[in-house]
Amino acid sequence: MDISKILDHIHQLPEQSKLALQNNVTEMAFSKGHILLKANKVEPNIYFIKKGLVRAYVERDNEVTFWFGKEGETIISMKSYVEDQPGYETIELLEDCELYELKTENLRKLFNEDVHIANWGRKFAEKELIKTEERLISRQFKNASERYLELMKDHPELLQRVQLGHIASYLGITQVSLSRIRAELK
Amino acid sequence: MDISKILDHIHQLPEQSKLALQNNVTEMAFSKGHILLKANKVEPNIYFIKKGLVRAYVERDNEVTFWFGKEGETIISMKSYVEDQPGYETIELLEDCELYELKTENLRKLFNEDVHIANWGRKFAEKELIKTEERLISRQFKNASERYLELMKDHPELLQRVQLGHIASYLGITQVSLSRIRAELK
DNA sequence: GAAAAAAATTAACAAATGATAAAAAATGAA
DNA sequence: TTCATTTTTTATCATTTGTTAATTTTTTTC
Repeated sequence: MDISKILDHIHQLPEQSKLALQNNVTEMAFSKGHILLKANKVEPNIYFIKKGLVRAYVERDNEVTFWFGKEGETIISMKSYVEDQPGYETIELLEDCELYELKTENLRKLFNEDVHIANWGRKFAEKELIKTEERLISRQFKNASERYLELMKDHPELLQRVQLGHIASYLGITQVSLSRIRAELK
Repeated sequence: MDISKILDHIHQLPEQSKLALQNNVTEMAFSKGHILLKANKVEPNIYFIKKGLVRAYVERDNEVTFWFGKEGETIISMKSYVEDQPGYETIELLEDCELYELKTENLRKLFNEDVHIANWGRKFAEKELIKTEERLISRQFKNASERYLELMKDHPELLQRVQLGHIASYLGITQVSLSRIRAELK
């Protein structure tokens, strides 16, 4: 998905504002396995995914995956982006990726100069917020197998592209539990 | 907490922009038990809490509380605010409250006219997003008693002001489980 | 302050999920 | 293809959390 479409998909922008954003974007490619973003560092960029798949995980005793990002989605360490604080997530590429890089610093300048871009940034945060809120509520209401079925329904392609260990931790269960759930559904 | 302080606390605003917001705000009072906002309706307003305490819950077989709001916080049906869609939450007053009401429609006008207000709205969503993300991650990492201890540490006053049934459902466990956890901690 | 109602705790058992280990299946490299 | 490695499944047992019901404590109302 190319940058113009990605930007518009977040929130429709006037041509001039969109160009201002596009002019600050650099295209780059990384291969599967690359660690794009390290936990406990302030990350000075955000990325839009042109092609590929990534995951965000937090490291404790084990790795806990809490987000998958694919074509059209935005890779962002919220703590860095919002508070200039080190984030808790590491971003790993699960497939070869083509990305668009945008310096947070430049984006902030644009936020202050252009009301359309400010509202675009607002819409971005609001939409992410709704997604996160829905996941939290799904967590509160649904047991593990219901959450698995929900994921199968909403993002079936993830099950093809991601290994089950990552899916399990995304769902908040162990891989063994996920295997059991899958066996029961057969 | 008065409206000027609430607005600045979300994100510092130039005096003129702050006044523009304040001019659109109406103060009102409701008593404990009042249902401010009904699930499955598009809610045309947002509210800032001057004084009091509320909870947001979703109704299934049982009521599941997923948010508490107190002085200085914002009551908002994200689905209504962002997408003009009916929200899933009902808001109930747990104490007598004094609120500031702001019509979403007027706020949207201000977002398009004033870049400071647009960025204020952006910051609001971003901060809410970080809070929600942190709760989701806490859910993924911590078991019930760890989440209870975390709540005791971060919001001890809630345990004084809210009955344990609501706390339990906020933590994603039954009231009986919460009692058991509290007994074990003694 | 007594009675009634609501909230919180306790107990006993059921169900779901976790932990560990071993086996089977799938994937990748030579 | 074959061998080695990684991933997934299966099995067993432990732990956590849920469910139901009874009891105790606290709060509210008269």
